[in-house]
Amino acid sequence: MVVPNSPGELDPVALETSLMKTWSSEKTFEKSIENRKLDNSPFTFLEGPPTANGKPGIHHVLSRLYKDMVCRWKAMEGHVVERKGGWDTHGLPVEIEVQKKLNLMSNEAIEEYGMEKFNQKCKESVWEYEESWREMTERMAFWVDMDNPYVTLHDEYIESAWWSLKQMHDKGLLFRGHKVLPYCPQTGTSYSTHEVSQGYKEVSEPAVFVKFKLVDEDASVLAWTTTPWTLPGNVGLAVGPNVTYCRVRVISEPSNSWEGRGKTMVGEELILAKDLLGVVLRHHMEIIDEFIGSDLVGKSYHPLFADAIERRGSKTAWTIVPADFVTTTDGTGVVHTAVMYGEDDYNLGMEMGFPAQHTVGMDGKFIKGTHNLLDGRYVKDCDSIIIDLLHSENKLYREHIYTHDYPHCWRTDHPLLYYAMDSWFVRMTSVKKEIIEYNSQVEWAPEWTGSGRVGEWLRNLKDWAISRERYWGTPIPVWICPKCGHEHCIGSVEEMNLLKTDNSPSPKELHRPYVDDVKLNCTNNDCNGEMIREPYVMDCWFDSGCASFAQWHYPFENTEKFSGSFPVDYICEAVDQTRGWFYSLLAVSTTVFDSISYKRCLSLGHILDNEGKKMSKSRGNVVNPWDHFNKEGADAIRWYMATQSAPWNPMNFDPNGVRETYGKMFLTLWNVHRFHSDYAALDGFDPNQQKSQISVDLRSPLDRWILSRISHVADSFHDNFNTWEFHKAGRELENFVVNDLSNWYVRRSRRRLWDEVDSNDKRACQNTLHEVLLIVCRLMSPISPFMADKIHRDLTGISVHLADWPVGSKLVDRNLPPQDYNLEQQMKLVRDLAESGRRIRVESERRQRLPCRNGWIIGGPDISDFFDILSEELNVENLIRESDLDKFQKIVLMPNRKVLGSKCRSDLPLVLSQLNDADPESLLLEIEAGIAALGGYDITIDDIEIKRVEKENFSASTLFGEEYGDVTLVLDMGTDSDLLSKGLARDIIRRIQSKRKELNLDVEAMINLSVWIKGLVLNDLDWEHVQNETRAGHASLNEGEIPAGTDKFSVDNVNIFFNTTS
RNA sequence: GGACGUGUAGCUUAGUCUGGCUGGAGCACCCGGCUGAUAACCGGGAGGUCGCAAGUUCAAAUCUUGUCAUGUCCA
Repeated sequence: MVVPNSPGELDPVALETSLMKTWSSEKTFEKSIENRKLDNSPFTFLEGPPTANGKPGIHHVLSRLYKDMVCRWKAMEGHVVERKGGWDTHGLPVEIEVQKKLNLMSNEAIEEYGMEKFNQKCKESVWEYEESWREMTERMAFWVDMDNPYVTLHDEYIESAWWSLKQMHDKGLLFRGHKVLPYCPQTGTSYSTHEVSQGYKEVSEPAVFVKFKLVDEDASVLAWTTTPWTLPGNVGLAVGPNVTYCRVRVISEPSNSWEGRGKTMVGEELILAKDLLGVVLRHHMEIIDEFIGSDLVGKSYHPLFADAIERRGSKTAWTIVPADFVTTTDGTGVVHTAVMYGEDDYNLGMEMGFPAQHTVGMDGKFIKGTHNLLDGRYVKDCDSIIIDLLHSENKLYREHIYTHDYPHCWRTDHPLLYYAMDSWFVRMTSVKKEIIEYNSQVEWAPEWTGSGRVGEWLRNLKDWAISRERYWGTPIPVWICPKCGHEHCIGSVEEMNLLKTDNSPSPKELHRPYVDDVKLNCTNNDCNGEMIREPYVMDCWFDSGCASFAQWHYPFENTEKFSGSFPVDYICEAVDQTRGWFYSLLAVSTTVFDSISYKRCLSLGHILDNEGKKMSKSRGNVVNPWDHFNKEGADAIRWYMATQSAPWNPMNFDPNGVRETYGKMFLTLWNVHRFHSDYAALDGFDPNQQKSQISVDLRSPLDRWILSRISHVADSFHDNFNTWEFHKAGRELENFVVNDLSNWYVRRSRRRLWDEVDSNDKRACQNTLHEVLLIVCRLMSPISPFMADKIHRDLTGISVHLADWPVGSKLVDRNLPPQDYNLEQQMKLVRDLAESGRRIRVESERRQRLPCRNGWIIGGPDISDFFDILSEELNVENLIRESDLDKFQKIVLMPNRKVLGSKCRSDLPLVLSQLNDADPESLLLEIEAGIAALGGYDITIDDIEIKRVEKENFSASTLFGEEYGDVTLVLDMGTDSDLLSKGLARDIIRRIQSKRKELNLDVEAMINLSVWIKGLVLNDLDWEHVQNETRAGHASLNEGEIPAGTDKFSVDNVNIFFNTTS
């Protein structure tokens, strides 16, 4: 049944789109999973969920390729590889998109618009590009179940996330604190640092040197800040414990004029870092003491704004404390610390026990009670008031204008405030040891992603701020009782429903604002308060970090499915996910399951343009995958990507490279397939029929050679897959297809199949091509699944994606032909010799079509099995194995003109001519005996150089092969009328064949031929050969008048005229 | 500012871990050949400060340090 049809010209786009239809109607993907269920050995893959609110680009093709490749490979190895799709649907980017669309530039605006409506819009926007994603995914043949994906906005998913947070809560890992973030009071939003980096602007602002008066000493510590509005919030001063400080006394007023506010009296004493004295101070000073920072630690000073912050029992408030981050590169070497308005400040404050109290509200205005001149005013408007106040109280040394880059809100253009936001944290620092251990259990590709990037991140592990003051996201399931302060973390919908008050509605879905309306009866036994939900949503990284269990709605459903697939075998994303998904998965599984969540992780390099620059819309260098899908096809783009560079290296994407891949790999393979199928169809070859089969040991050495080669290539391909070196695997297979299969095996086998008579040799060739093509298809199918499947189906009627991995595995049998190392070595030599022959002919100016009578091979292994092939390649009549190289070589004595010239002077021409006439062999003997003389001069070995050259009518070339030693090929350069006639026949044949091709004649078509030859006689036998080869039914070899319009060519002074008619 | 990558011919790259013969290929280019063999193939040619600099060594593309460019993440 599987006699192949003639496949015809390659149209990659038609081929692929038609296969897509076949796959979908045959359910090939589903079958590739179903048919492995008997062995029940799962290989689990977890899809890193993309957001569908952006168009998929070429970089998504890259990551989906490597996901798909490994899954297909493992499926062929016999594993059950289920691939659930997934969508990441929450998060700030979604909100920002919607805000832009609806022109809602602040939280107030959103709330005015209505949170419910807003979230509805977010939900819709998430699916905006779903269709594009599906199309791209299908077109590139990423097999993943997109009909039953996990979706982070589904109630089931959210419930699982809630459950996991409760696990953390119950382990005491969840706590409330502050996180200092760039915050815009106008819009009421905080920004990720990543977002902020787009909004930096250069600004010039007042900066101040402030005097903090010590309590027990008559001196002030000088500190510097660029944000005067944070001064009311000051609760401490930080010094570098090992930095050298000086205490100086003002001895006279500054000599140059003083600009701006600030004053200091003669006799006042100041303390600051020694390195910065000259930079900071304007007065004449004397140094009265010098000490290191730790000597200052513990000293108290008077608060600048006495009423702004309550002490609340803090022993360290308004004292000097040590901090590692203090430097003397700018400022005074003393860092003003306002706990709520800087990350370092906050961390230091927590460590030192400073009171954590805001002086600024969420509206960006000073809180009532800070100072009567400041209360209720926008902080950025207060710089001058504060400076005036300090000046009038003699707390200001001086002010100056400072120019620096400062982050601004991209929406309102207002400067952002670093502001401590209320936030919920997961105490990652308490599982640091565990998470580092689990990380080391993961097989990272490349290794350094795990040990380097992730390792570095984990060594500096901080607590994970998981809450966001946003609207669209998984609501934090924590309720707090306003009456008693008790907090409760909900772990399931059922639990929430059990605890909710009678008046609370059942939420329509687990999103804001519905969940916000749910109030719980306080779970503190002694309290009858109504608990209110903390108004935050979760960091969307937390969502995706839950994917391994939340995709199954575990633990509420699918317990078996989950336990059978956790930890997952394989994940794959681009390297930017180290701090993103790679981390969040690991963080969640460590805290919830005390386990890794993935065994292997392939982290991919980014895709860059062909100049190594990032692809971006503004640069206009973004590549649209469809440009290639619609031209060279998905196979070519996949193969190109896989073979271009190591998966973890950044890839410079060159559109010409896709074209090249298409031309080399796919056209070549297709033509091999065509070659095989055309003849197989012609001969009715059916590999399944008994009579068609020829066992391998009965086949020709050429067949056994290509079978051995593909077997080696398959093993090596597999090894490279195992070590994640897909690029090496692909390159080697491509090299095999182009060079070994197409360019040698097929080229050398054309004649065998051309033969119209049925023969075992022809059958052997059919069998061999059939087998080799199938192995090639099976190996390449994970990388490029279309053509591999098309050819496989043409040859067997079965999809390659349901076939077994030819190398075998613990689940499927190895199915590769026998390997014969010696045979491969011999063929290597044969091919090298064929190449040498061409080189010899070029050097000796003997055209390729003019045969040589004899060729000799000296040295190397016995390759007589391939003499027929080799004589054809070399175009020699007889090929002979020979051991004596001297037969073909003679010595030539070359004069050393420099030595001889100085010896013989004007007699040199005479000596040279005598040297030329002398018999080199006997002259050399005389020289060696010391009795040589030419033209009356004694000739010694120094006067000449000995060269070995081929004797008359021989040309040679020597190969130095690692495997086979030195092998010399000698060609007989002699000619005679017989050889000339044969050569001429070949030239005539070639011309006529070109003509046939030019005329677009069918291969089988017969022609009428007339030939005139001037200058040489063509033997009858050769003329007959010409007629046969050119399928000339009627042929005449003429003399005399040549009609006009006759084709003409000449070779080696022979003129040939010919006419062909069909 | 820090961490981790990358840098080899006009382009894409092998070689770098483990130092060792003339740094190897493909595309493009030039010359020639071959072909009922395709956008193919073969021979030859031109094209390299192996990002730059210093160090270690008998010997460095390879190891060390610094530096520049580029990318990612973090600050």
